[in-house]
Amino acid sequence: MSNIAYFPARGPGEDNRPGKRERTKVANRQAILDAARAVFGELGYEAATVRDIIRRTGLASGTFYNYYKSKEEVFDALADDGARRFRPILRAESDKAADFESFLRGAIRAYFDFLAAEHESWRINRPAGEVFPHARATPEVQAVFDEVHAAFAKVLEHDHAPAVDLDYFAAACIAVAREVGDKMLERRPIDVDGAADFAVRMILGGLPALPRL
Amino acid sequence: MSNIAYFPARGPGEDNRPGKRERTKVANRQAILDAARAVFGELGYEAATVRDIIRRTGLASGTFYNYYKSKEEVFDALADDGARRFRPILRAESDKAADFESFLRGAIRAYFDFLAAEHESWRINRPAGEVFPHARATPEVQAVFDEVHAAFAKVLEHDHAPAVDLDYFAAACIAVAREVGDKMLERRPIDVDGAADFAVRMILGGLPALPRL
DNA sequence: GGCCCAGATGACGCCCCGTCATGATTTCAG
DNA sequence: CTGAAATCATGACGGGGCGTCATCTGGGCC
Repeated sequence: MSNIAYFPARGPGEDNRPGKRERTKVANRQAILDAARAVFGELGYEAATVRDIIRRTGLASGTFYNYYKSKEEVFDALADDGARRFRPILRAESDKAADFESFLRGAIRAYFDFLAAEHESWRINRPAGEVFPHARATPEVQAVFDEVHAAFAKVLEHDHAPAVDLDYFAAACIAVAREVGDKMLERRPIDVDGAADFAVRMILGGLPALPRL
Repeated sequence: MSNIAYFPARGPGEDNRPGKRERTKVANRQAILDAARAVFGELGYEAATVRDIIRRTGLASGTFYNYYKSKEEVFDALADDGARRFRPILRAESDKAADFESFLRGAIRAYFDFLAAEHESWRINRPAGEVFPHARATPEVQAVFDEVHAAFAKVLEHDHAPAVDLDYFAAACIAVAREVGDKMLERRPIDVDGAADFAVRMILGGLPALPRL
């Protein structure tokens, strides 16, 4: 642990560095998360076991349960992590957007960029369906959905757009983005612009507005 | 087995009735399927075990494996069953539809009716997400998707509609139908007409075409 | 240095899984 | 009708993952 050298303990003056206990706790939690990401990517969610994950960290099996209650909970933690990273991006788009169209375009573009980057970083070598059979609404993920919902309400009202069934509309938009996003990841080369354009046109104008081949 | 009385074995003349072996085999397979539907509805897919299912049939645990390899396989069989029942309905809509709009309206309406009926018959008492965490593309389900794809291609061409990215478009339509359908099931009373109208307008004209509140 | 406690450890009991040797019942040949 | 063969239901069993818990280790603190 060479970092000890850089942080001489108990030196005169301030030492805000958390104690070793706290540091290993953070490190362990992160190690489990990293291992889980790798294991889910390699084996798929269903096939992965808690012991596959913990084995990869070198920790003992019991230690896993000091941090997470189950495989589901680690998965949710990973999903929450993604949502937590995406939320500010979405928020920024919402703030800078002048009208609904530019908000939608920005948000979808941001989401697809995010998707492509995640897809890259997980180094998935199995069908996405096996790695993400869930798409469960964890708190953070739900928060993202809520944010989309709220942003829709705000921007549409600002546009003086006629009132529509927001619940259905937001659900439909998210569904389109999700599905087109998935299909986008299956094509080579990955065409974020094309996919985003398609999704935006689909939502704003339906079939007649779609790009022609 | 009173039915024996109605079908005297080896009587003179024809007896096309399959032997007893065959009959119990069919009955067992069906019993397992029925039990599985009930158990999935009550416990949710994840919590359900093979033994929960087989216990409900009164058969021995080993017998289960004479018919299905795993819980997943029974679930897929149930999904296939649904798809197999829905396919002809979809086909009929496709055949009778004159243009894309009427095909779409008919298909979505049929799907939502089907959804509502299934929802009823499964007597689900837990969140749909726990009962259907999968939505796996079993062969029959995939066939339905393919049929939608093909019908879109056929009807759009017949309409002399400009060529669009059919893969994205079909995926987006299915996504909208699925999501709006799900949300429809969560509302009381269940409004099939309203949901179908929303989905159709969404697909045909996007946001501007949506019904106003 | 010595005490205390957070937390790491891995053995343990539990339960579910899938298999398989066994036995019961049906089918069929003579 | 009878006995052999085929079929398949049965439930006991070994295997393995799960979650717990008594125990031990070492960091925090005086």
